[in-house]
Amino acid sequence: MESTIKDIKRETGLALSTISKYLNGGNVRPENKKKIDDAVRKLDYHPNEMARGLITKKTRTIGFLLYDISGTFAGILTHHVGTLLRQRGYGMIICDSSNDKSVEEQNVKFLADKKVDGLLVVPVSSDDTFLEPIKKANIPIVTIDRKITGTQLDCVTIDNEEAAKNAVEYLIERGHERIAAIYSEEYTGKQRRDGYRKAMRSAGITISGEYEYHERLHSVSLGYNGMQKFLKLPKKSQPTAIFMSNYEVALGVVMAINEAGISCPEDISLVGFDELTLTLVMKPKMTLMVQPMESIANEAVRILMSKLQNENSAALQRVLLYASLNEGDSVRDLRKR
Amino acid sequence: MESTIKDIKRETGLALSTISKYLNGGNVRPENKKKIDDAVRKLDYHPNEMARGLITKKTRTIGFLLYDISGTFAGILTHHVGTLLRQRGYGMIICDSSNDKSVEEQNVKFLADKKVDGLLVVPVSSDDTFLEPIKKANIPIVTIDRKITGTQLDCVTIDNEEAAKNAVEYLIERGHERIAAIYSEEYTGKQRRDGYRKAMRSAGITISGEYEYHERLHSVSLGYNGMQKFLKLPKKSQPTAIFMSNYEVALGVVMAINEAGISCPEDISLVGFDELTLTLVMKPKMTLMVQPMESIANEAVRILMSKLQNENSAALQRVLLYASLNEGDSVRDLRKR
DNA sequence: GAAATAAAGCGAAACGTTTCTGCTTTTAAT
DNA sequence: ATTAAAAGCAGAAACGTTTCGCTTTATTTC
Repeated sequence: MESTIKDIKRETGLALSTISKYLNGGNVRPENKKKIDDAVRKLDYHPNEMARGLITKKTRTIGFLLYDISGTFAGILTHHVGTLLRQRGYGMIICDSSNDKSVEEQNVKFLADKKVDGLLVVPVSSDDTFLEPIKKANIPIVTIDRKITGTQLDCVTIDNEEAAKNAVEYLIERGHERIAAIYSEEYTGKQRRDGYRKAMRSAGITISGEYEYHERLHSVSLGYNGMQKFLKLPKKSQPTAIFMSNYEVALGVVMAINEAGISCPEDISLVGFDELTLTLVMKPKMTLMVQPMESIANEAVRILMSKLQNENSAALQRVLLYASLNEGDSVRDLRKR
Repeated sequence: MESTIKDIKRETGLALSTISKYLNGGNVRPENKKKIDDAVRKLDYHPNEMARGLITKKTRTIGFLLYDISGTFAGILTHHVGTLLRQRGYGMIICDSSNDKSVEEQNVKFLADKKVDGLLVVPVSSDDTFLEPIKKANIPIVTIDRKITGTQLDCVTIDNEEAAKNAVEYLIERGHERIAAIYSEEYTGKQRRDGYRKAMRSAGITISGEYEYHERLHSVSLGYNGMQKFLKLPKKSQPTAIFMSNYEVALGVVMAINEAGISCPEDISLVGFDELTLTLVMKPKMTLMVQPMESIANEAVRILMSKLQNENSAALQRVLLYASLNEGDSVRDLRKR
């Protein structure tokens, strides 16, 4: 049915090895080049990746293991990563762990069985034991967005702590002191919480326990619940500003304040994370720490490709990117007046 | 390095064919069963999928081709589909077409070269010519969410027209006549527009051209822009209710009305589509046509699997699911008062 | 124009499975 | 105990490539 390299052989009269060599970028005589090209076109020949892979031990497939694909950050990241990989001829097998460590563990085994050439991972677990099957097979791994403990892995992250610190300092500079924070207990959530605390501490502001709200995962309801809680505090001790550690959280917060009839920035100032779909059209324009999504995808794919091409490039590559503050109108300057 | 079936042979003293048979579910003597099991465990043997695939001509991989993965609907669908496929031992190669027909065309070729066993597709194009490479290879295809013209394909869709019609009828029943609609020019957008028009027509309400707003793609800004436009109409002729054809559109509309200081349902009634992250926490709870996301994924995977197992099940399977109206508090009953 | 060097071509072996064919052993039935 | 049927087994071929070592052809240099 499908034509094979043997059909090309029959058509051209050349040896298998010659044809194969040319097809893989080798040199052949111009006349043979033409013969092969013509035959390929005529027979609509496509090399069988499996036969090829059997020898080269390469599937030209990358595993993309991520905590959960349904969120907006994950969706956009996946979009970029997938496109970059495809441009390089690599397929991407996605495994979504539903934010569950045991699912994640199974997924690693699954991807190891699928013999992916490399693994990109935005992990659920915070230590590296679950990666054992992939490590044992000596498959390169690059983690994205979240670091994990254990033996050091190549990774691409942003400086979350610094970003959060900058965001909160931006609030402090404008006279805010009663600043609350909403974050998750995931890696990025905790990092951003630390940045928040750091900024507060170095400004000499003590953080009231009431001003921190957290749940296990980043979600719209996390933001919504957190804001609800803050609004229940006595008027006098309500925060004047909220630091929100993620896009979905910001959605929840905005819902809560709209519902309560409170307006931003008059009554409450907001600083968030990630300029994604909704934050692009929101009014007032929100002040945000913007992550360089495309660069994150780019770097991750670049590192992985370098490992794939250069087996010897064993040097650890840990790229740290920075989020930039995108000033909007969601923060009131309390000094003026 | 990796252990092969030959190592199992050496370890057990059995023939390759016997081992292979057992590993593929065949019967062997109990003693041999044990021998093989032990050897597999001891050597940590995992069959080489490529060698296997070379013979069976199966990759145990499904292509998932979709218009764009960054949206919420796509993310959630992908989550479900991926999980179902993985449970059945299938990997899923995702190709995101960036809402671009020519990218989509390339992706089909890419997936054909990857020799996927089946294809699930939420297409950009509205006709089937781009699927040629997959069809030629005789690979089963199931379209999801959007139908395409050309030779009939298996598909899973919801009755968008009916759903939209029901949503708009719900508004009409509550005394609304000045009902506006915001939709995209994509398949689902147009279907839902048709449902809107149908409901209006059969209620004998003529639709003012000013009451329809559309852009090429569903997006937050589509909703935002649409609502902005309606708000610019003279007070007297402003719509009392909006039918929004998609989740992102609803976000945009809500942003626009919040910004304009208009409240729902007092000043404006809203009916939307899809109960996703944000609509889950919004107040007032939005009245929504809810698509059975999990069933959509389930049916699509079920159909595809049936085609894979039963080559002869050539019968066309076109599943039509229904969205259900989930009543919230976003619609004002104009009859009371 | 011959010798030396480089480039291109060739055939066979290999990759790790499954499957086919014919043979042997076990089980069941008489 | 004998026979027939069923089940299990071994060896070999096949799947469609790449790669290795060797031979042939082309190119350069004196």
